[in-house]
Amino acid sequence: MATGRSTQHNPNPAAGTRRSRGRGIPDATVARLPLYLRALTALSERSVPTVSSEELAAAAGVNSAKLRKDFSYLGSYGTRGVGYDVEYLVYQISRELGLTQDWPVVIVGIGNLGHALANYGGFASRGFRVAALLDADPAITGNVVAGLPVRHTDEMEEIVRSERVSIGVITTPPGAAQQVCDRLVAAGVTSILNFAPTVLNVPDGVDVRKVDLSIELQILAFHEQRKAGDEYRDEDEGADAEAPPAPAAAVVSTPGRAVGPGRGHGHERGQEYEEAAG
Amino acid sequence: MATGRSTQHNPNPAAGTRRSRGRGIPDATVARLPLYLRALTALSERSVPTVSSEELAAAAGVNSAKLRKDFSYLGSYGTRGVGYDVEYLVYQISRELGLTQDWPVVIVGIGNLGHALANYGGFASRGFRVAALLDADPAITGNVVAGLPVRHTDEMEEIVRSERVSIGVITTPPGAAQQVCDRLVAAGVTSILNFAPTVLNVPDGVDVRKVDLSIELQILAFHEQRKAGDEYRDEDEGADAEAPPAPAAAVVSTPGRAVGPGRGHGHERGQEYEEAAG
DNA sequence: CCATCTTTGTGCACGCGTTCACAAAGACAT
DNA sequence: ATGTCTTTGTGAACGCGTGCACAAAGATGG
Repeated sequence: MATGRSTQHNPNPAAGTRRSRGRGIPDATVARLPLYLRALTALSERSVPTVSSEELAAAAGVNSAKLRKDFSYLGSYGTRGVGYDVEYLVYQISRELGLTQDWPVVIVGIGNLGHALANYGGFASRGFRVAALLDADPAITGNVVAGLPVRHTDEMEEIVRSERVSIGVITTPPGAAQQVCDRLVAAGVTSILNFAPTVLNVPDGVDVRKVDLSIELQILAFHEQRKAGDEYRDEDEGADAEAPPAPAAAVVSTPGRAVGPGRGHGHERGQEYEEAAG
Repeated sequence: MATGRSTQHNPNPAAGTRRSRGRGIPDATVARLPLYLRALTALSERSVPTVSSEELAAAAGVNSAKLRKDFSYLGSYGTRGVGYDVEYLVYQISRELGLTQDWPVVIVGIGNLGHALANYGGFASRGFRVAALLDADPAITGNVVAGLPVRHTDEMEEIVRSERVSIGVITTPPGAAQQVCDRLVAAGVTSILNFAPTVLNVPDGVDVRKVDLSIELQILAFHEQRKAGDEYRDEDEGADAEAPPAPAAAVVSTPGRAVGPGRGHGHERGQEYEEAAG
């Protein structure tokens, strides 16, 4: 994952000094913190004062040893023989994730998905605020979605700067994604959440996280196929290699435009993936 | 890790017997196959006959050595000195992912997100077919979304069985997710794509992949905060630990899921989505 | 103050995934 | 055929993440 983060992590040797905290928290751990936070928030609402690693781990769906190790990267916030103070941990994790501050976000591409995201309640809470909804289609701009007017992408730079937006969400058709991404980055956005089935190319220092429905489905299909065919498999394996039948579904997505001649064609560079979906 | 991978697979050791080919393809590789497939499909449409690992890797946003190793798990489909045959590879990967067959899918919870997914073009292509849209709200059932009538969840079992649905997509409010999941599994579904911010509990043999928008945003916020505060950091480190201010936005809960690791600085990673408003 | 019990924090080992680096395979030209 | 050049396929090293297992820390009771 890319935790992108421009500079790699420094191995930080200095750690020795008190709170080695904050430095070099493993990416895998960072990815789980929101999970813990959610479970802790639920406990907090039920006014549960403390929780053991075992209980919290169960609630978050992870192994308790892993949870303890994760927390150890934040510092020693637990009390042996007792567990962790819920409120305290909620605060520490929120702070570590940067949720104690306001994060203005712009959503570009107000189609079905953009619409859904704009209405998503999870945005409002936890410091994320939709600063603006943008779309390039004049037929859409002006509409009010989730209480906000959809503005034209021409205003993108202006909005990103004036609202100090550092996080952008791309829900455009694949063909427009790279261009929108470039503009967002040029305007000052340094973190992008991409829902378009496109490999985005960004300069160092910019983080991109991808969300791709079709990839998720394909991964499920793979496992599903394996479950179903585990008994009688091999048969067609031997010769399978030959005669690549014409691709069935051919058509395929690739919804938007063709390859972009404009900017480098290519694609090039870096990215990393994992799964995603389109 | 980017891992992001699904939740828990069982290692299923039995495999050992024959066919080393399709056996034991690493999860990380499986997660990238859809990515390669997408890039290859684009090349195919441009009638490009062959492609080198270097070019394809660039298009998919990965390292060429990784790509070659990934393909090596599928077999030796390349020609040294030349590269890979595009059409052939498209076929092989499609077959490996199980995309050469039909996968009926049900979407449960037709809120904003469910609506968006139902209209998502990516479904139709690549073997995935929306077999039915379900919702528990009588005010919604009966409506026609994306050309399909929304049916009541009472019909879930009946539909899953008659349509032989093995993949279910949950886009319900968090409170209903586990229950819906249980019913889907009981009816025969063995793969679930969960968009609700809830940790789903499923029996062995059932795969669950999670997509969580708020977790993705929180991870981005973490890195964003780090970028911003890299210069003047440590100061508040020492005493920070004190005074846990009351949690601000209490409500809401957000689940999450694991992530893939991935290092590389670059960018990318991802997954996730969000959930519909209740 | 001591004994006992609970739960944290972590050293250590293991396994997966990534990357390097290169021999081998094949295409092509002569 | 032979030589050269390109690109694959992979052995091996490395690093991250996971999970075990346990000593240490602190609570609790007598």
